[in-house]
Amino acid sequence: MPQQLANFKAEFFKALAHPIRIRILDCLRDGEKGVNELSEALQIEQANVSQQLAILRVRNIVMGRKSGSNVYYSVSDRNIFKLLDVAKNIFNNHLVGVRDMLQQMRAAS
Amino acid sequence: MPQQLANFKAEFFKALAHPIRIRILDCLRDGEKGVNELSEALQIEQANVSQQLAILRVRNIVMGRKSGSNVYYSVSDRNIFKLLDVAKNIFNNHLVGVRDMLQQMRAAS
DNA sequence: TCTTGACATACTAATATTCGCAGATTACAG
DNA sequence: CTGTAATCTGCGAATATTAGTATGTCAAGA
Repeated sequence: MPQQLANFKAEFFKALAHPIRIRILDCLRDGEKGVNELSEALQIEQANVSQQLAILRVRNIVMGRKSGSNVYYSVSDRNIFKLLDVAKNIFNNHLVGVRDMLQQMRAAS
Repeated sequence: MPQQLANFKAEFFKALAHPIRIRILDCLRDGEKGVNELSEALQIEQANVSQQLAILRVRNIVMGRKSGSNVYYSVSDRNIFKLLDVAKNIFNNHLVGVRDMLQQMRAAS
């Protein structure tokens, strides 16, 4: 693989590499949502949601549809969900730091 | 989705969010390889390769098999490749900052 | 034991990310 | 036009990541 393609793949994954952005995408599985709606559903400051949306927007992972004073966001390719599902499978195969996960869950309780 | 799962998914994607790590994984598509082999194939300093491998190892994305003084690495779940392929599909759909990509390619030439 | 080759780790400067806050922008109602 | 609600952007301090240099470890052969 050309090095340049690897760079852009990495950029793409980097766009997904943040809890809030993952949660936003999951929130968009059942259709488009407005910024306030997301902000409230995720209990995250609106400015923060907006910023994370901007990052997803730059990578063309989500797209915004303007309607009046609201902007409704949706994922631009349903393959994104497929990607998240494959990732979930990998998780279910106990591949991603199960020990750490349990540790952190214990620590949080 | 629980917030905690989102955290771990994000950690997982973060592990993939680096050009060298992507290239390492691609290099491992056709079976296990030693560290020097990777270092030479990718033209990257051994210490750097080793460090990136360590990150992939912590996330259980790759695993090392020790044989004498050599360590042979391989991906621990072929779903990883599936994931990379889905990502490539998304690219082919022109979804990931095509403009930026062209810009950077122009800048590099 | 001494050496060499294969990896791993520690430390560090440069760089990038994160996220809250404040202010700017935009669209619609009145 | 003015007010207001929805959203976006710029700034900055705290934090994290990157990638080099140097060093450490470990296994096998002379």
